[in-house]
Amino acid sequence: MPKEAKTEIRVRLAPSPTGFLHIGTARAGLFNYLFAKKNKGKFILRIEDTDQERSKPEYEADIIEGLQWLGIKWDEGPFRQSDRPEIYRRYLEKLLNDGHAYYCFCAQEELEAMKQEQMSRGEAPRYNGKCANLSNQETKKRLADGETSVVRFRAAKKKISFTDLIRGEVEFDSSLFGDFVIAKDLNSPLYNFAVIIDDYEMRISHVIRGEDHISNTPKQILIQEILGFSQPQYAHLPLILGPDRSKLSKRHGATSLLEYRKQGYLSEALVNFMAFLGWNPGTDQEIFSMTDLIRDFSLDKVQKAGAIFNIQKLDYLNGAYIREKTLDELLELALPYLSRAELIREGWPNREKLKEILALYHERLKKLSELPELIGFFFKKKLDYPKELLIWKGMTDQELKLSLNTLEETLSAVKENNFTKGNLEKILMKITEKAKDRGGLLWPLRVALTGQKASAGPFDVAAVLGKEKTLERIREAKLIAQ
RNA sequence: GGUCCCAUCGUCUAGCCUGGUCUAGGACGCCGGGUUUUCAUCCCGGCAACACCGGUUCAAAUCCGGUUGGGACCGCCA
Repeated sequence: MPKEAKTEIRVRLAPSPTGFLHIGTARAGLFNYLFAKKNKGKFILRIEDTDQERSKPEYEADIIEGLQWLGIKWDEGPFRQSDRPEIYRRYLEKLLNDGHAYYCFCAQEELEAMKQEQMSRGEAPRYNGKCANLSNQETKKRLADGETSVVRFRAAKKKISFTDLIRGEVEFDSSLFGDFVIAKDLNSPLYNFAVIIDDYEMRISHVIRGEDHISNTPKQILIQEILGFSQPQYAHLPLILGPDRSKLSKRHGATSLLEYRKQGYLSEALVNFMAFLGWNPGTDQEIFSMTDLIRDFSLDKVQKAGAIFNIQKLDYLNGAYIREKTLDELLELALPYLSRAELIREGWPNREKLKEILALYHERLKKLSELPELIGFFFKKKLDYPKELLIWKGMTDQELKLSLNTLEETLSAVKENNFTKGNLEKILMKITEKAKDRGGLLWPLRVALTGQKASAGPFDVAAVLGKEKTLERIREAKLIAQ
């Protein structure tokens, strides 16, 4: 394959490790990854940790683990901005020397007051240029005196427009934001500056990011132009919204991706779900594997409007993906949740037994975290439920006792190795034939065995439980029915 | 407040670019029914939307303008 550096597709995800992997960041990562894979390009992971105060290693670890869990693999990186200070410094000095940037000594309170005043006048808040024309001499002196300062970019006043792959032409007027800060000092670059240097140095061809960055774009383009960098293609993704239609944030509940894993969601479900937040294939297909997504992904199928994070659809997808798992896969998936709930103890149940149990709940399951509650009764020594639960529609106490006695007698007569679902069903259904309503026999059996009103079928449960435990529970039910 | 972005069922969306095939399609949810001892699965059916006003046109969900509504950003955060 001939190498064409000019047309090479290179995209990146540039999260800042100032919090756990956010669902919005994860989706941006997904879209970048899909775009890269679809177009045989490269996906780069860059950690934007210029904010030394807020960046934490554990957040970086969380981001990396989250992406890995989803199956989003990067071709290069992770690069860390904190590892590249000399690169930013070099460009910063160049900007300063060429007069495209200058030191600003204004105090923050002063700036804040200015902003308030401008806003109260109905103007766009922007720097007034107080330090824009300080002489070299004065700047040097104040720097030498140790006065606190920042580096501002001298923003040309002009109209800046760019073509957004999702939104079309977008135009801004730079005079509305004025000269902005690009570094705290030579060694501390700020986002709008560092991002431009890195995207250039890493030869990024397409910047695919959240719409919240759209108004940063003109600032970045200004720097790009002064430095003579070529402009990447931009694509601003619609935001993921909470139920109140505002940008999804902590107050809407879990926004940390790994939190969903903890809650028992499968990564396949999350990937499928996130892809459909702002994108669709244009067909009726709803279930998409990563491979399907790579095959069908296209930026021009991306929505312009924000999308509400609808957990019900995620639940549905999760259930669908759980049902697609084999029993062995389900067991592996379930194990952490079972041991966390301390349901697995020495010996019982073993893997085979667990698989039998899981089989009964395979298609009833929406989230893995529901498992302990659903199947906990298998593991308990003694079930705890009110007598009323044993009673089937309008049944008298007499009838209930009769049913339980019949169950005990009938099941006692079944040989241990005949205690299978099929057999039990055959035997008990035969008895219910005489009754007008088979619930009269089967309902008390269900409750006796599970202690629940919604459960897997009683023949299934009895077979898994085995003869001894089954009879034990029926006798227990008789005591409760007293 | 300023700038920018956006606008089809409750939600995710198809259709819009290239007007007629749209009495607007699918999915989730919801409601009803079937299967069933319960729940779930599965199957069948139903409710439900082109924000508004004007213009262009024989014809507008689709093109244009405005209004309204929503959102994002306006940091020495990213």
